[in-house]
Amino acid sequence: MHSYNPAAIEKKWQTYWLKHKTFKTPMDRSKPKYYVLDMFPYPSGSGLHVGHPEGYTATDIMARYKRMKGFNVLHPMGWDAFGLPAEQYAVQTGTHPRITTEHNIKRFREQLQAIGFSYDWDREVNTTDPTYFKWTQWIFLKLYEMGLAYEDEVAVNWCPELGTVLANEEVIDGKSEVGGYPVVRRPMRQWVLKITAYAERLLQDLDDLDWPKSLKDMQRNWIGKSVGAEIDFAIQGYEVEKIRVFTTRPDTLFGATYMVLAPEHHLVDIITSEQQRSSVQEYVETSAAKSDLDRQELSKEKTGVWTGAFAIHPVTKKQIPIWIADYVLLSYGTGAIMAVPAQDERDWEFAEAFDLPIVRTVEPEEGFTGKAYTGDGPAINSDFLNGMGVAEAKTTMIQWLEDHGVGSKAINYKLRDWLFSRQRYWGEPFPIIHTDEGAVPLSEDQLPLELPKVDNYQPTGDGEPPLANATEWVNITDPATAKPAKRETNTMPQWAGSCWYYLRYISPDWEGGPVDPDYESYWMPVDLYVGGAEHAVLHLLYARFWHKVLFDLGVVSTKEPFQKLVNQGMILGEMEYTAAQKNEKWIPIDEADETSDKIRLADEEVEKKGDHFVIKGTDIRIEARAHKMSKSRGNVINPDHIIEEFGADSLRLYEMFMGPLEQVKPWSTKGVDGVNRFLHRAWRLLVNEESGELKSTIYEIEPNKEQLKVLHTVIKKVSEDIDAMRFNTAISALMIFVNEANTWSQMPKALAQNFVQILSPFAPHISEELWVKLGHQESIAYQHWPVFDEQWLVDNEIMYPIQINGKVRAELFVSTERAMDKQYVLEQAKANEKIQGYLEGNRLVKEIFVPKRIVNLVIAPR
RNA sequence: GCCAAAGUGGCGGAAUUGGUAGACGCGCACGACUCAAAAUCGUGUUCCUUCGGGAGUGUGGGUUCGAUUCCCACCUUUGGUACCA
Repeated sequence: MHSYNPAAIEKKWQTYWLKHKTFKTPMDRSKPKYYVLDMFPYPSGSGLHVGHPEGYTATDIMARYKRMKGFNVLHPMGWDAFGLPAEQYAVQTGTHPRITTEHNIKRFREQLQAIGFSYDWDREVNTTDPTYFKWTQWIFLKLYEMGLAYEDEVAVNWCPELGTVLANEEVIDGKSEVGGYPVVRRPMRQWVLKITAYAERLLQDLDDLDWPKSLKDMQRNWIGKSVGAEIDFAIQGYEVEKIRVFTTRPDTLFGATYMVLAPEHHLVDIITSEQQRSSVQEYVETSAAKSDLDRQELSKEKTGVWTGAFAIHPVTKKQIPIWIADYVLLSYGTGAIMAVPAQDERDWEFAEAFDLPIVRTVEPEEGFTGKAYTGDGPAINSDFLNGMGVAEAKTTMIQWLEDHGVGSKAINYKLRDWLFSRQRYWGEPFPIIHTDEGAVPLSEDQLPLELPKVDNYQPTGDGEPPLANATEWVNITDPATAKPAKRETNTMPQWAGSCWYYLRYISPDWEGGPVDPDYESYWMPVDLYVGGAEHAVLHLLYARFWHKVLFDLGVVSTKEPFQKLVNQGMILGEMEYTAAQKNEKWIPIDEADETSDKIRLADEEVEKKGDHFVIKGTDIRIEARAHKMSKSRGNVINPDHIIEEFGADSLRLYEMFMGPLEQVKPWSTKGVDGVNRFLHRAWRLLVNEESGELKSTIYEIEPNKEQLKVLHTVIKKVSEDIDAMRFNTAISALMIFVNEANTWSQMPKALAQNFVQILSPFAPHISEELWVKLGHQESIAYQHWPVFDEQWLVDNEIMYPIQINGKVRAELFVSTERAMDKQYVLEQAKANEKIQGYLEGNRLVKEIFVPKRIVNLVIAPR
């Protein structure tokens, strides 16, 4: 028997591709280019999960398709290999992270090759390779030279459990994103990158990118631009000091009834009166001790203390009290606000709590019953602004402030500078030494600066990084001054290496810089970048920032790195039915709590009643949903097992057939079975299972009209669907073709070849094998993509659905020549026997004729 | 709370410049082949029905000859974000 046997053919073709370097990226630049990129993985110890191959299959189909369409394709893969898990493993076992990492990379590479991805493996990059991170360090030096990297003593997110500092983005609800450990604020000396200097460009340049709207919105929100004014308030009894506030509502200045400083604001100490000093101090201390989590939990009630000081209103010259409160953040704006309770909900709450005056300066809409009014309306109680709408009042007030030298238009961003150091071992060392004179960068020729060997990978308890233990490495002599100096012991965060890896693929061996400018100008930008939505703000914002810096340096030629971006949706585990029991009795799932037992039911134990699933034969509601795959839930699907049972082509096909790429969707191993059956049918369509040869019904004959129509329909559909990345419907079209072709008694060989060609991006192994059986010696990878011909799609008859009052009641077949003849078609429609029945006894009110689409007859009772 | 996306058979999903709702696949049922099973092939499969039809794309309205598609309100789910002045 020679039935379809993926185990036999897949290994064979994977070996063939590697041996012949089938997918080596062409070095000629005569053809149009297509750079298709995957987000490279962190090679974890648990290996690939089924989520990885989803995006990777999509890009592989694009890569294979574009090659056949005559493009030079750059389709590389690499490893984002610095990171915490390998280091934690090192802490536990003493195994050097490099060994763990290499081992994991080997496993990942084998797994990816077993799925038949067409990567150019000669371009593999590894962020932990000194020849790679030499250039990560080089870029850091450039950032330093440009004044975009600086050291600062900042209150950071310190995670005692992980022994490291985290970026704001790595803290979720006051806990670490990795592990969910508590995070506290703590001042520390840190490297910071001035991403805020690029805020405006990072915001503006989003407009021209072909990215999902939701993702652009996320980045816009993250950057958080707001336009308003900065206003200076004089302080009663002080000549020099002023309180500068930022506000988006300068039009409400007349409603400012008090001021609030952040507890950490530098003026607090200066202006606090003697009577208030002890209570202010107490408040400052308690809020400093609070972690972010505490602040959020206590956020419902506003707290604060009066400083005893007064500010002078810049227009009215009235005295208004100055408070401190932790609802004002030092890190945003100027760390001080003018409080306008009537037009700001937070200020209203605070004013209510402490009995401070409230003055409305915007007339609320009629019927407004709320407290603070943030909508538009005419200004009131506002002197020269009275009667103006919000927008006009804003510009008028800004003009007044500028004229009087007490304020000006201002823009603020939520985006903060990027905390760039980590107290870890397994990361890029900073090319920096600390001397008496301060931080001094290494010169380029001293790169790469490699990690020293250490005996202990654990951070010291007080937050000194593990590298501090490597005293021989740390203590050096400054070559410039011959004085003793110390190396920087922090390392860079994992994001560093992934900020520019897409450039290294272009010229992985180039020694003159991060990327060979000659090839950079050919390959950039990335034409298609596919990865998970979890990187929407972190990686993608950081990489864009670095790219813009490199653009300013002339290292790259495009202002944005990734022209088109697609997020693949997560793959969930299999659908699960869960019922609840309390004291051994079934209860509806929505009444279940911690004390009830959750019991998983099999498919045949449940049924759907109305909108809900219930236990079969009862009305007891259960939960029906798919969950995120996780080890603890035990619903993780291992791609190795799927390949073993069904083959890589089936895995690829199923991952694409499940649904739209961007969507979250549940896994179903039964579904893999379905696409596997399709591949068996496709095989049997062409191969005689007795002999293993091409079927005798396939030979060089002229295709008939019907066959050409079926063929060109599928070519058109598959081509258009790949272009639009609608892989699920493309596969459906291939299935329809096979179902059709199976009814033919004989098949023209040319037609069989075209089918195998358009199947090949999806299921490359079986396609290579069938290609050989069709008599070819070369790989199918560079065959020309078939061109569809519109002429074969034209029917000689057109079917018109005939509707009566919008409901289809009959079908009418009209020859193509007469199909546009409105009068004729309507006549035929009305003559239809079935339609006659409807017309009888009724009045024909209206006749709708849409060419080549539909006929609708509107009738009414006589 | 705010921003965004999405709600279609038992399940995954298809169809949107408004024109036959449910393609394709899973599951299920029946039939063929088989001693039998698996595999394979074939037929059917939105629901209700008095077999004439009727209802139907989260809910309620609206626009239209015609709405899954457009508009308004609401509900639910998912993702993001949260004292950002």
